[in-house]
Amino acid sequence: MANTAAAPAPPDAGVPGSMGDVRRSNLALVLGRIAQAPAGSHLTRAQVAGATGLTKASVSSIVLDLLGTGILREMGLNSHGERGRPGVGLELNPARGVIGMEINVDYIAAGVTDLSGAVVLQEIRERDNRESESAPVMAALADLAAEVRKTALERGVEVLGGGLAVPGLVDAGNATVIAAPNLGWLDVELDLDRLLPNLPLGVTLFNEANAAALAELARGPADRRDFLFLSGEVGVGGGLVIRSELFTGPEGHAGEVGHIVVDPQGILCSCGGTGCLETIAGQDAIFAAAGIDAKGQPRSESMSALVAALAEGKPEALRAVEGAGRSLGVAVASTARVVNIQAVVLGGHFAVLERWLRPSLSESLAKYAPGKVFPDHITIAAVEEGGALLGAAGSVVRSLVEAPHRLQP
Amino acid sequence: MANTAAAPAPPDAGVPGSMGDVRRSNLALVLGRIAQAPAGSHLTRAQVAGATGLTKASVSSIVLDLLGTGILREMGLNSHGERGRPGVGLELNPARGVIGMEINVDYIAAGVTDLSGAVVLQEIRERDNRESESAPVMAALADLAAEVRKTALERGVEVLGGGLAVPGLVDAGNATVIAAPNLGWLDVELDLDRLLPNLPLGVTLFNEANAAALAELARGPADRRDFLFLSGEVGVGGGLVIRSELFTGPEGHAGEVGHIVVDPQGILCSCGGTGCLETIAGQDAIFAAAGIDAKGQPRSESMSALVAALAEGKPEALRAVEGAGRSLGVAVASTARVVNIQAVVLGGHFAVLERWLRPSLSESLAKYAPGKVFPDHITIAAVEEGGALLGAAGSVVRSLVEAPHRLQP
DNA sequence: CTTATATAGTTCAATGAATAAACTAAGTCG
DNA sequence: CGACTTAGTTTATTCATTGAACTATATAAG
Repeated sequence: MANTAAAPAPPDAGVPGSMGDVRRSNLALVLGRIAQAPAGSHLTRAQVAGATGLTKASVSSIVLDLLGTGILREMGLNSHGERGRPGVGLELNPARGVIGMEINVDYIAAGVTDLSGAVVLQEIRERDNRESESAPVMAALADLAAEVRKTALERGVEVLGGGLAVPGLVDAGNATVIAAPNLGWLDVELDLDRLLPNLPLGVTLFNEANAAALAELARGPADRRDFLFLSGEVGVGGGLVIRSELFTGPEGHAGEVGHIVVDPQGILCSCGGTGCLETIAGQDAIFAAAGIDAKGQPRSESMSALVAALAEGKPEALRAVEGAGRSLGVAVASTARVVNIQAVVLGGHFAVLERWLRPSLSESLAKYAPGKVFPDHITIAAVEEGGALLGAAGSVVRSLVEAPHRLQP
Repeated sequence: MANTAAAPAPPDAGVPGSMGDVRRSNLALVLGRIAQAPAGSHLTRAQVAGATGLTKASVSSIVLDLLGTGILREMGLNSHGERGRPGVGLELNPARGVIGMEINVDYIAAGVTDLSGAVVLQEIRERDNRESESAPVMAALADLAAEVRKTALERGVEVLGGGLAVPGLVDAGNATVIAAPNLGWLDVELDLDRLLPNLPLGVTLFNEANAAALAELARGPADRRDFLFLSGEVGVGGGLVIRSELFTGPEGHAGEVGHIVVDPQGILCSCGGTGCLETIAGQDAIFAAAGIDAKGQPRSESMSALVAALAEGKPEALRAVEGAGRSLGVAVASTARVVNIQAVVLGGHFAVLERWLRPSLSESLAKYAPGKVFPDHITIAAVEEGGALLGAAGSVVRSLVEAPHRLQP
């Protein structure tokens, strides 16, 4: 906070507002209104003016700018059948898109959506990233991403920006993976410009559970604006969405729902804590409690074995999943007391096990947070495969819509 | 909170920005800079221009407006001893202030601070508000507030707005106490205009723990910007401050730390839940566990009895407080996983019992959230008496500084 | 077919706010 | 006393919004 006035003008906090801010804010207002129109219905300038409160003159001027950047497109005439001159329909330019990417334990993936969220193409490549160095993984992903980007361009979609989801704690501002235990990455700074060069919007880094929560926000029911996404992987991740915004605490470390204390008398967790949710509801914990040998074999096989055991009604397996559900309930109850979520969305293995998880989870919620999170507000994720990828891509689109001035004409 | 509806154009979301917004934002920028200058050092227009990045001309114009509303005052010349024309010092007008009020179980209170936070006067009136109707309590408070306001005016301080803290869940937007169990209030809408008429800024309603947390933010160490304030009263309240902002969840219900699950095998709570923090660390719970008969007698006496028992080393009392500390640790650990707080501030009876609470609380934090909340970041509240009152007042000042355009010249 | 009317979109002068540069005011230094 | 320095004001310019007038293009009526 040193303020030795020597530089031209070093404001130590806060930036003066100028008329450019008004323009930026109204650009976003207009674009946001057009973007949130139901697909197929193309708003006209006059309708946008009516909906936003701006004058027609302002909207015209703003739309001109947006057309100039290529983010919007005109759609011929909108003859509404009534009297008067027909308006010109406006829509997000389907020839522009973003790329979503994901690095996970046993695969890398990349896909392109256009600005309206429609998937242009998507490709998953199996790859064992367990305990792998980051460099070769990033090189392989760069290959895949370049290929996907090229194919998208051939199909007429130019990629403006990208999002990358990784299963770990990230510092998006510094493009750094702070810790991704299952990849064995610790404090790895990624060169996102080299991963995918010459993108007007660059590449943004996301936590996998957070990205999946964002996908749920974008592709799930429209009225669900406050929820906790529970991502069941080797660990238990959480994505907290509050008022349609991803919530990350002071330093972005939030959503560590996997390490909420659900059993003070519990066992030691890998995080150093005791009785964390993850020690009961994480994949390894469930496999162990269910008596399934998960060592050496792919997780998908262990999961199949678990589901089979549950279907057969094996008591050991039933008890393991029941316990996981109960602990999930405790964690959700405590979370609800701090941030007042109203719904829970199950992803990852929780989605797979939902049938067996639900009874004890519902019961537990009713017991520990009565009247807070209602059992019928427990749902499974709308996006199964590639949720993190789509969420990351969608979030990049959304941040563009909220700040369209970042795109130069 | 007057909401003059029936505007010509009803924009369904988002409001167009205009040049007035720029002015408002820069008014706040300039005023904020002047307000956060250390007391006694009066910034000049030129210094403000340098610090904010605005031009001298803009600052001059903005300061003129602020002087017009009476929120700022000029302070003669600032002959800095160096060359050049001396600047004119600017400061928050000490002849303007706000009134803070508090309703609690056994008292009502009101006090006035000037805009810099200095206490002009403060008065506490004992009154048993247990299970009392809201009307007589509000009438008594109106009396007290009017008297305090008058005395303040006689001392040269005009009151611009007020804040009222109550021990319960509030909906500030609708001036409604949703539930204050210890007062026996349920869904009570308060007539804040009648409580204190003709205030330019009106009166704002606060939850008591939240207000106390705000007082801690304003009057505690300057570098403490993220913390959880734990208010030990009959119930356990929480105030969550994140990045120097009070954090309340989607519907303002946040900070219900008293009902985090700390013992899944625990007993039933008054909230309907099970194993809530309050069932172990609330005053009644501690008294009961310590073997102190709290029925009928004032709480302050029971508290004295408890402290005496602790000082004597009575095992029952020691065990009760130790258990409360352990449970506090569990709750703080879980909260830290969701919102990543870095410090804990103890208020109410937790502050009184700190000596006996600290060992088990520290131990518990180290066990359940290692590396997250460090034991030496546990402190007791800086403001003992009237914390909620001062916090509410300070918050009103702060919201004025952040939106000075609300004050007309 | 022509005219009336309604709606969409553009053009243009006016307004408010910030900026940059010139200017006035009021001190210290040599 | 004059040179220099810093504070604050005045003035012309720029930019984005607004409101009103205007142009463009459709349907409806005569």
